[in-house]
Amino acid sequence: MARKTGSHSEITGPRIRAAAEHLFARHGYAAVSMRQIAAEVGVQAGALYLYTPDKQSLLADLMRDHLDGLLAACAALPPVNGPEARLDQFARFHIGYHIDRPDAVFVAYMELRNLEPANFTAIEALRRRYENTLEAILRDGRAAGVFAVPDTKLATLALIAMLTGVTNWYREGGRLGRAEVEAIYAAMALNAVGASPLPTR
Amino acid sequence: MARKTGSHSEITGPRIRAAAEHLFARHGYAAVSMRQIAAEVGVQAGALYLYTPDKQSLLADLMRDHLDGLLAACAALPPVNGPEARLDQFARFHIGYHIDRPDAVFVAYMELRNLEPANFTAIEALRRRYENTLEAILRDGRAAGVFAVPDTKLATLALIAMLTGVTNWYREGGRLGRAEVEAIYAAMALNAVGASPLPTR
DNA sequence: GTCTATACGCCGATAGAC
DNA sequence: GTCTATCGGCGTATAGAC
Repeated sequence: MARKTGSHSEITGPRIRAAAEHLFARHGYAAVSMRQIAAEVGVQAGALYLYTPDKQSLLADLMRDHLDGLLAACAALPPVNGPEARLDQFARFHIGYHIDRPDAVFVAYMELRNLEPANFTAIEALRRRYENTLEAILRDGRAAGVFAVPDTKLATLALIAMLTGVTNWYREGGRLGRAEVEAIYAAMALNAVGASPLPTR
Repeated sequence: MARKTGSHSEITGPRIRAAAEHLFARHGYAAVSMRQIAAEVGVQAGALYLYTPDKQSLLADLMRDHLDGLLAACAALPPVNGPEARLDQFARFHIGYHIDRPDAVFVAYMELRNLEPANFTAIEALRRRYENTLEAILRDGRAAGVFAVPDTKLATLALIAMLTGVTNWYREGGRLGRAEVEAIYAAMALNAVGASPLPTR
């Protein structure tokens, strides 16, 4: 027990990242000062620079880690057969993953314009890779004749915008439960591309 | 001709608002300084305060004017018969209106968190009124048995998110024309709520 | 109506004590 | 590993000359 006041290296780093994510999501990157982040963690501003070279890296790392996690989780989905089942799975996954990480999602979608060019390019590439996994599903579905989409790129962006919008209103313990929300959005996504809805799971 | 350097009252005000809207959209409210806005207009920073009491009012006024215009334009749509036609009309209107004002839309959707509480409440009420016009269409359609939506509130938010997403990628002179984009989105919206698509106009 | 000058505070980041 | 103290700069907003 009773420990010296110093040496909290293993926990301070993550706490700084968590505080930054929370404050960036709530007030925006530009509106949050390093002093505010430090205060939230309970250290002085100078101590932050033991864990990040500067404020910009803090933002870029948060966004990169979020997108890396998203891509990894998406790649780890169990294989399913047929475009309809794949779109259903993707929609439910997207909703669930985003519902669980509202702050990270908010930062990753809203702070792109505050990234320096090099960081922007890198983050944008990750986002594009994620979109491409959805577009591949839509292309396969169209080729198989089960989706009716005039333009797969447009449909991809429309679906992602619709699904991501869940983070604007969903609150834990609200009127609609998580599984319900996933099911409704998945059904709307399938309908939107002209697929026959899947039987309820 | 040859006019004194002063007295540009009628044009400086709108130019300040236009510059602020553009810069806020591009870099975010918190990241833009009054000095930058003044520089864009070609006046000194102090002169801005002849046209706005402070920076916060500049933001709130931009957002309020945008939403007022949106509501007025929406209310002025010609009447059409039947939920499907009304949803089709709403979707095309929403896409078109948003495509024409990308900066205003961006600011109105992204800078809510930078509004002081009183301004936030007022702006949020306008946004809610707009959403309600869509929800009324969905409720009527469900009552008439032509839309299949488990929850009209959720469907409203999902559709608005999908439609508004167009501003993230649409560019004048791009691969897809404006009418094409409107038609595709409107068809996706109708599909999403389980309506039979309208015959192509 | 616009300018210049300025008040006053907070910003990100660093240096050096402990 | 954290703190205190500090640097130079830029932020919003105002005062007063023209």
